[in-house]
Amino acid sequence: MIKVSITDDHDLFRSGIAMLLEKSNTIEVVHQTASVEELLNKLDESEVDICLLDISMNETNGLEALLLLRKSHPSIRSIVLTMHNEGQYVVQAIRNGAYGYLLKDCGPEELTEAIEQVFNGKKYFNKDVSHLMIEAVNIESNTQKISKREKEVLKLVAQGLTTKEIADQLFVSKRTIETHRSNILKKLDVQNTAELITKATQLGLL
Amino acid sequence: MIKVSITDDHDLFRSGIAMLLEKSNTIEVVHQTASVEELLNKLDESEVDICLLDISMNETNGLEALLLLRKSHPSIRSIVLTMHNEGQYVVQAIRNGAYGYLLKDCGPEELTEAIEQVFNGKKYFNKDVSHLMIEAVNIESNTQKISKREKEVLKLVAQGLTTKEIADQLFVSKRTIETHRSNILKKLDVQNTAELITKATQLGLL
DNA sequence: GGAATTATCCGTATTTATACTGAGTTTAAT
DNA sequence: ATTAAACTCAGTATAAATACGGATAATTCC
Repeated sequence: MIKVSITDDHDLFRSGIAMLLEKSNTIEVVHQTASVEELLNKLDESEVDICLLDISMNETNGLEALLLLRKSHPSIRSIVLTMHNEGQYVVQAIRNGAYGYLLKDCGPEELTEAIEQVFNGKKYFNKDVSHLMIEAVNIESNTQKISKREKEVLKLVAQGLTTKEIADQLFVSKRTIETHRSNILKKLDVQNTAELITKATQLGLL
Repeated sequence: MIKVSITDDHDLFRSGIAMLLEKSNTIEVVHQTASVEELLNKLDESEVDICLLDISMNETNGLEALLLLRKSHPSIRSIVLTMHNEGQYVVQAIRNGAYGYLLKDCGPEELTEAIEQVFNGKKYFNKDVSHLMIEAVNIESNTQKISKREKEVLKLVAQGLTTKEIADQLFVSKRTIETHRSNILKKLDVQNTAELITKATQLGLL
């Protein structure tokens, strides 16, 4: 029996998946939790082979959970199970040590297939997910250019603060912020603030 | 037996819910479909009391489906079952004739409860959903203020066009666009372009 | 240790955006 | 037919953003 845990803040989804998996005679749902914190507690009580993780959750999200799990329970293999079909998430999931990435619109068969594959030491990423990764490369080449400081400035700009207000808040001169803004515009290849905010939103920088 | 149909493009979720509901001895899942089009076809074959509808789907979304169902099958009562916890959707769902609105993070008990309530002629909206509606009123009072022309200008602003470029494109004077911009800023109660784009994005105006 | 990047700072000039006020014309609604 | 709203245009003035160009510590990377 493959011991599986499910972590997803959508109770209905979690319960449904559990019901589905319990039909299988090779898979056993050891426990299901609504948050990563809860998961980490339960892991000490009972053994688990594979964790199914959602990405969007209230406190710790699934991508962060991957890192935590890898440190605290290296033998556990995690599969990300999410509705996010954006390449950035896939890439980050792989970096953080995911053994699989599944979209919620896949079928029950694919889920059990993935669990078995991962249990047998393979990794599982289907075609759709692979396509997503290609897009992600382009996006990353843009977003990674933006430094921490620039991101900080960017967020304040998005909030409607003027250059001077940002300068005061960050305890630097107005000139510095102007340079930052200028550099951000160049890096994202946009002409002005309006386009900047639009693009930054699309790239998930805000 | 209450005859229920499930429409959601997430196969896993759909299958899971079906499993959950089939445990009940008062509810019968007549069929499950991945799209509204598919649902409408199947409705001619077999009778249904209650439709569970997701909102975000590829072609026709759940909110549009409410209207279609009300016309073609007035006796069917629909419950929206979604992860969207934004008030706008709740309001629109009610307008379009939904008998209930449930978030996917509710428990299995609440789902069966809602189905039974709606079957007995009541409407079902839980506390969380009610709260969402209050926000929605504010948002609507903001977004509805924006005229067609202003929305047009707003979109061009978001694309990074300057006032002059927008003026040229719309064949009006620079002054006119300046007035539009000024009015939009006032209506959305923001101070500058950056904040404008941020807020407009949040309000779904772009 | 050296190279590259980043964060910080500054001046000058030009372009854009915004504030304030006012007003004529079209369009829609009652 | 009157009102209200939306769309159009304008003058004046200030504030802000952007384009140039140049410079010095600190940090990170190789």
